[in-house]
Amino acid sequence: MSTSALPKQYDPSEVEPRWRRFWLENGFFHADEASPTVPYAITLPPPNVTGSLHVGHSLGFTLQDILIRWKRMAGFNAMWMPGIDHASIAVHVLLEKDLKRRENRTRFDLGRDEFMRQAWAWKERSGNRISEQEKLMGFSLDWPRERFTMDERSNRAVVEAFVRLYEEGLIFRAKRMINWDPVSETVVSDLEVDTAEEDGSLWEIKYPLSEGGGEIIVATTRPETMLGDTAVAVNASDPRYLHLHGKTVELPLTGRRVPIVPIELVRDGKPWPDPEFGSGAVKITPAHDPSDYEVSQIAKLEILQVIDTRGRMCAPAPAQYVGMTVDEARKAVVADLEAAGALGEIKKYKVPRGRSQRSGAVIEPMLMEQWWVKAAPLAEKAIAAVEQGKTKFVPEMHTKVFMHWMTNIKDWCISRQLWWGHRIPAWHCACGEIIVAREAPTTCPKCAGGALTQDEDILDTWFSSGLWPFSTLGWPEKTRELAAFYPNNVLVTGPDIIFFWVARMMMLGIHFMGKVPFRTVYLTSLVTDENGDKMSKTKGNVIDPLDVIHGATIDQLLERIDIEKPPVDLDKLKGAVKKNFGKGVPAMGADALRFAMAALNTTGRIRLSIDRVEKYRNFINKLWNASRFALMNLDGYDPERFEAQLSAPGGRAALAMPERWILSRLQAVIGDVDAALDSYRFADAASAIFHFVWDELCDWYIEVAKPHLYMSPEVEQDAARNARRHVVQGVLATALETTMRLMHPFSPFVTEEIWQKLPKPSQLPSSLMVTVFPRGDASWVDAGAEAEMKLLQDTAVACRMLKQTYGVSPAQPIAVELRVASAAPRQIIEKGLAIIERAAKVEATLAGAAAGPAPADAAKAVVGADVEVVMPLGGLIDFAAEKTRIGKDITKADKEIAGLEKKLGNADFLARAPEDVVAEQRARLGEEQARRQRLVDALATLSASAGGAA
RNA sequence: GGGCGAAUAGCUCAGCGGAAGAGCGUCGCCCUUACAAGGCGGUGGUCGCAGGUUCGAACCCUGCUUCGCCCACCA
Repeated sequence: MSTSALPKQYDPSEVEPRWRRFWLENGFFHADEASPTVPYAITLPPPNVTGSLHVGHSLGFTLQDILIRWKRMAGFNAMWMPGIDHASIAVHVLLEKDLKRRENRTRFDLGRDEFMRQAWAWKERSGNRISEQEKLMGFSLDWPRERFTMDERSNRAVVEAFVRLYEEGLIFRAKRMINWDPVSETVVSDLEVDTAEEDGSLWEIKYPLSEGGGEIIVATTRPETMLGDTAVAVNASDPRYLHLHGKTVELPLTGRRVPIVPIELVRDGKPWPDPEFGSGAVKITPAHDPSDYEVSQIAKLEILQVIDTRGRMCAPAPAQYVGMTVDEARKAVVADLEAAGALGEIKKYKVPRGRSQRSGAVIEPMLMEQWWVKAAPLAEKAIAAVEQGKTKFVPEMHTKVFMHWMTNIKDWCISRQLWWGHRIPAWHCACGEIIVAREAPTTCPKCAGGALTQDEDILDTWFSSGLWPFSTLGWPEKTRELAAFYPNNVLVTGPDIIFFWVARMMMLGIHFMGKVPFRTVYLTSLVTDENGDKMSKTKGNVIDPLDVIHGATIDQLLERIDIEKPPVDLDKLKGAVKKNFGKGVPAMGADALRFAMAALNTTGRIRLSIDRVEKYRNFINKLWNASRFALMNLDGYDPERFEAQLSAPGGRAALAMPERWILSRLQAVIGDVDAALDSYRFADAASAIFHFVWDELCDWYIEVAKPHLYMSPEVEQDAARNARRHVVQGVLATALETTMRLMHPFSPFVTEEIWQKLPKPSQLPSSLMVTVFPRGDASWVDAGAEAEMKLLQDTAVACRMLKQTYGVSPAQPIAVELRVASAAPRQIIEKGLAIIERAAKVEATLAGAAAGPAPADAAKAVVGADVEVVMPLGGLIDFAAEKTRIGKDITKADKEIAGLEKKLGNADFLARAPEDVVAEQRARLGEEQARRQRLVDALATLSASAGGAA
């Protein structure tokens, strides 16, 4: 091996593909369900087949891979279940938009069979792309198990679940008010509707009384629905309308006569109809308004549907409006009302308007027969499970959100009038009978007729998703996979799908499996752009994980816009992209992106920017170079010999302080990482590694080790120095090797690459990913070594500071005198003199115990309570500046001392605070006073000669 | 209208009862043979406001202000 061939800069594009291939070829990602080891299972939230992976996926998936790789290394039978979701409505929207744009046709022009053919073709292309991206990120998914929500086995599970729920009375058909998407022409569930306030108007319409003698005024935000009015409601206690109860009005434009009905409801603690609002009279359109429908049920009103499934007016609306869109009809109705003198005041008004999350279409409330899941009994068990702690949410605050929704759950409308999805296993007979069955029936059990047609509708995508944690493991068969991997240990997903998905898995999992689907639900942060705005292709602020990995020039980013042609102003979008990514995206590699994801995943949201990922790219490079340095200096190192040396009696104690120090720090970081991962504090784990590697291993240990590692003819002939060199080599190699194992779950590629190159005992596995995760060993913790090292570091820093302050070039050695009062620290400094000299580039002498006063023309700094750094400067010294600097330090010490004295002078504090706290404060006061005294002395020597000089 | 969360250095965020921290930025000095994707040093904060609890509060409690997010069929 030629270590000098290692490049100065880490090149992920060269390294990553090699290890990706190696891991896959060796089947390291695959878990055997028959393994006797303890299982640890996670099911990947299956990405929608519509897209490619976005940065939100990279976050959630990275965290899962960290857990899986960690547990795998810790000896668990770790299984990570991959899969893809068919995403029925999303696919419809995508394909139908494309069809419209390219051929100006609808799915109905194409026909069900042809549409399905195209959808499957799309699935093949897109599904593969997603898997490729997952592999690119290094995700250790159990590929042979990969599933699709519409594959053979999933279909079977869906049919089985549907039939059982139907037989148990938990699935039923009912005519209820639903949300209709007139663009996609399907019902959508409440969750798929986004309500937002939009600008609109409040129109007053005058309805003349049939008997003459006046009119009643109603207010509405949707005048066109008056064509379907079947009543006017007034509050039963409203004295203004008592005389009109049971009377009728002539409904303008329609020639119909509708009753005035008294009614009295309470909504949100307010009477309804509210006499205070408008005229206090409400027009009632039962077929197109949920609230009006409720009234119609109470008052037994006629229901007239005047809007059809394409969002156009239909009979029994008067012929002149039939065929108009809702918007057209609104204009026409308003104009006609005005012409008829039936229009009152018009006010600007904020109207809450529901839109389909997927298609963006304005939702029409409609009365239709659909398939429903009776949710309450299922929710009850899920609530109990969470209350009993069988599943817990992390962060914990999400529990409330989940529980609130669950306790107020409404029945779940599961039928969709789409094609791409699971066809409902129900058959309709001409006699009206409905047969729900696992296999297509041939005759009707009621009338014996054979004219059966399968229900045209498909199921809500989330129905199959709700079965996913067990359908992927072979359910309804009783498989070994289910026995081993159900329940999963954790579900990691975004908080945006708690209701859509987590809730449904909980309900269906408990119902069918008798056990919760996962022990823990970990909800990730939300990834936004650096301004906190949601990333969106039409805003030009999207960071594509592939670009982060491979890099992309600004031209490539702009070119992509031309190819994709989003439905917005292209020039504006390009401007935004140029503004956001003017310099393009440098290639960071998957490891940097992964590490960034873990490190930035604090609560709330991640404001992601290229710069932030860059910081971790730099970190990966730092790690690479530290390893490169080690490899350049590990010649002659024998891992077996080192291990024997360490395990020999007294072997550890024989280590020098810096070696004991770094191994102690290594122990600390192992403990921190393990504890952090255990409680899903990914950012803490990443930060512990980051600081250990950079601030301790690289900045200090490697620097301290250098003189012992460099080979020279003298070292070669000096047995003691040779032995020392070998020990330092061993400690450095061990620290690095352990760090690779510790960091592997976060950044698998670079750690594998380095680990493979490091010299290590020969009987280890062929890949880092199947070695053992570092285990904490408290016996390595060495508080003494840590304290010693700290003193040396602080002293070196003080020397650097003085040099810097006086403009001494960092490279120029300068003499300093270290004055140490007490014996213990004096010994430490004495032993560590060479370390200080090297770290600060000074020539240090330790002043004798009986040294006289420090020279006046010297800069001085006090380290802690014990060490004074004196740097003679001769004519260079700036007395005034020096006095100011030391004066500032004294002020600081004074403040500190005053605070401590006040505290310690407080009888209550002495009486009530714990003893160790009091002792600690006392010790601090002592130190601070000693320190102050040294500062004052230093200032005094300056003052002695400063008078004339300044 | 309800619920949840957040407010700490110029920016992004940790810390959540006993000495105010990190990264980025900024200002300096260094191409020191692992790394300029680097090294070194400095600057920078009455921890949103007002009360309370406590020997002690950035941290716990109450109220307020300002921002987020989620839920909700009011004409």
